[in-house]
Amino acid sequence: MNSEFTLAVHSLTYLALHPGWMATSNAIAESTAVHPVRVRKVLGLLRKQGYIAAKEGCAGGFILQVDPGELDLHDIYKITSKGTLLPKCSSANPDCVVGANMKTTLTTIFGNAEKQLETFLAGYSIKDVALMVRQHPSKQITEIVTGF
Amino acid sequence: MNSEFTLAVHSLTYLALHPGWMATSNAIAESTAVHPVRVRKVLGLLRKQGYIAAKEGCAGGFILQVDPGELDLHDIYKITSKGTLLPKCSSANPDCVVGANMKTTLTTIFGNAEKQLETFLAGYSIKDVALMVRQHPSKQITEIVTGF
DNA sequence: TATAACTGTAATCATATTCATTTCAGTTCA
DNA sequence: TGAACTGAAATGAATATGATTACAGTTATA
Repeated sequence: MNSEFTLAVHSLTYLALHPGWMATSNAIAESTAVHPVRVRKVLGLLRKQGYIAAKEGCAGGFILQVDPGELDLHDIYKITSKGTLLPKCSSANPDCVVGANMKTTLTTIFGNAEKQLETFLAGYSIKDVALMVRQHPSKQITEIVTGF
Repeated sequence: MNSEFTLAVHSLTYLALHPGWMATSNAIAESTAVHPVRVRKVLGLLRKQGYIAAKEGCAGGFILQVDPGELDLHDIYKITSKGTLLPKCSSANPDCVVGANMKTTLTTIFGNAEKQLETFLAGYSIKDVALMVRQHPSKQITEIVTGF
């Protein structure tokens, strides 16, 4: 899965685990270890979908706008990774049966594969991810205030 | 899906539709519109698995070694694309719960997604792909000798 | 109302990945 | 013996990805 997806999911999970706060792109950049500008770019996509709100200026930042239990990985996938599974075979030989029809054939097959993947991803909410992250034994920082 | 996979499937389909022939890397390169050296490189992987045989020297080339109905897209996926679905989030902040555990969490989720994808791909044999390619209306070159 | 702390966005640069291309050694057939 | 192949390494070009810089616009607050 591409890194825009993982960055988006990471950011949303971070926001879900800091309910009521305004998290700055710098704070999220520290957690994700990517550049703040990139955080703002990806979060801009989530804002356009209404999943988060952004506030400019002093004391600004990002905050979740939806119930983490109602936002699933398919929602994120649609924004950051749609079509990832589709085959990359641009221009084979049109004068050969195989060359002429391979792209359509594989696109059909992987179109269905992607539908199945999307259904699978719809089974995980950001809340689920947040719970999985917290359940993991490697770090249990209990000071974090969580809403669930 | 990455282009090694599509190149491998394209090549195998080509071989399946030319049973009994020795197809050269040049012939396959013409159908796929990629460089012959790359064809040989990818077909080398398939040869190592025993799916095809390669013959060096004059009148050499590649030929299918297995029943196209018994070779499925999961077999190819394993060789060319294993792990494609796994998330790319290398080194987040280990001092943050989210950063410390996101990779493991997403790897767990997408590990299952990949298993599901592999099951899906196992449902399509090279024979199926060859039939789909021939059924497609855009090119029906009937001179091609086929074994099924 | 001035300033500090933010987001939004464009532009540029560095790095990584992907592929084509060249080259050549080894193999096989005629 | 030479032409037609594969195998494999090495190089270079093109593309994709991500960091960085820069700056305009926004907002709280002292």
